[in-house]
Amino acid sequence: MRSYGQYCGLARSLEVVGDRWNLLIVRQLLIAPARYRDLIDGLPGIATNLLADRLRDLEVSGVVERRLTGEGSVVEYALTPWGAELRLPIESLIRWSTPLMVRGPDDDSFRPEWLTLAVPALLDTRFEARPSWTVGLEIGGPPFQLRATRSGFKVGPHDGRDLDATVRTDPAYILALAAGALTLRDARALGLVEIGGDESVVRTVFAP
Amino acid sequence: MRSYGQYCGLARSLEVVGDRWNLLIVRQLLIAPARYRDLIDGLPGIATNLLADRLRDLEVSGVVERRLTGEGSVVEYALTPWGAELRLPIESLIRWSTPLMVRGPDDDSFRPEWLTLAVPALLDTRFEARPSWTVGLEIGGPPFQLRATRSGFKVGPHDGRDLDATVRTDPAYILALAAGALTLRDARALGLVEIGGDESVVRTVFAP
DNA sequence: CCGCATCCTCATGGATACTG
DNA sequence: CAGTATCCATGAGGATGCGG
Repeated sequence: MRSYGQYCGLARSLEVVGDRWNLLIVRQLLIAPARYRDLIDGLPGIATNLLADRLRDLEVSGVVERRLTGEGSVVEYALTPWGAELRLPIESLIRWSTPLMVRGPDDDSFRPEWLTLAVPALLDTRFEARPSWTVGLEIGGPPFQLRATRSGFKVGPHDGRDLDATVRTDPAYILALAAGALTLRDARALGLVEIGGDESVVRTVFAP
Repeated sequence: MRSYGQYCGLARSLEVVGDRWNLLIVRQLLIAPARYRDLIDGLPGIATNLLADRLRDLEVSGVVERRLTGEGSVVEYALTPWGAELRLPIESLIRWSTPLMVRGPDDDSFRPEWLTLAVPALLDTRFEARPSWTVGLEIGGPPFQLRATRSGFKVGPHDGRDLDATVRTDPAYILALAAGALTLRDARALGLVEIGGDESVVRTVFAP
């Protein structure tokens, strides 16, 4: 897939799994590791060259791994740990699809194994809540604010309300901090971030 | 997008939002409703004809609505309620993208407004748990079982373990039940489902 | 058979120019 | 500003070939 050239998690995800058939291949491998022929069977409509291409792409990008299983040279495809984490976005899309599914199968093909993903996805829909504060974010443009409420986090332009603290840093670092890929302690030690106001609130956010 | 011809929630979702640029357009509209020019600016790299095409597609499929805002004929694009529910799968993909983001922006373009989605998505990652039982599913092929544990639901081939109850029905109905689009009471009144064993367990699943 | 690679045709995407 | 029209490049899909 041609790159979007955008420093955005969604765009970069789609560069890996956004190509036609890719997520459906992942779906099959979430159900179970499979051989080439199993995938052809579980993906009615796919062309053989496309399946081969996509498996190569997904292997290169670290989503799929090709294994030689058992005796002889029996090739089997499976998800890497990172690839298996696509279960969550896929379940989420399955939940979103409900209005598209209730009209029934029409002439579409159907494999009961697909329910292995769909039913848990539809049942598993409850989330948790959190405390409440507002932090200012300065990442090189107009000031933003990060608010935590019971129903989740929200980022938007600073609306003038009192800030419990402020954080000044770069886009890559704030994402790494939010993802836990970078600790607040390390970021400060390396001078990657400046903190103002109530530092304990910032720790609540980025060092839970 | 050409149809996949599969009665699978993921496949049907992708027929609506799987085309190149579609989810990025939704991303922009999740940040805020926008005019055509705003979208061009927020989607660096998109061609004008593609944006026009995609907006039409998304409008037809009920994801986007075109509004005439304020005075004069100022066209504005916004998400429908269903379209706005794409926030969850998008946030999920953003979380998945973390390994792709920590290397930094390289030469990619960047808009701070994108953080409006990314930061809450990365912070909001905790889920809830549930009781524990096993139900058999007969939906027209080999028997399946649905297990609930503390960490979530799981569907797989029946492994011979004791079932608390069994449910016999069609694919479309089990999905509608799991999604809450059909109540257990209605399904039974209409003869769409047969229940065996401990009926109260089935109610726990499909009528919570 | 299985696991692909090649070839061919046609639909789609991308860049740019253009118009109401 | 808000899109269309045009033209070319790329990619999808189907058929088929071919070595192990």
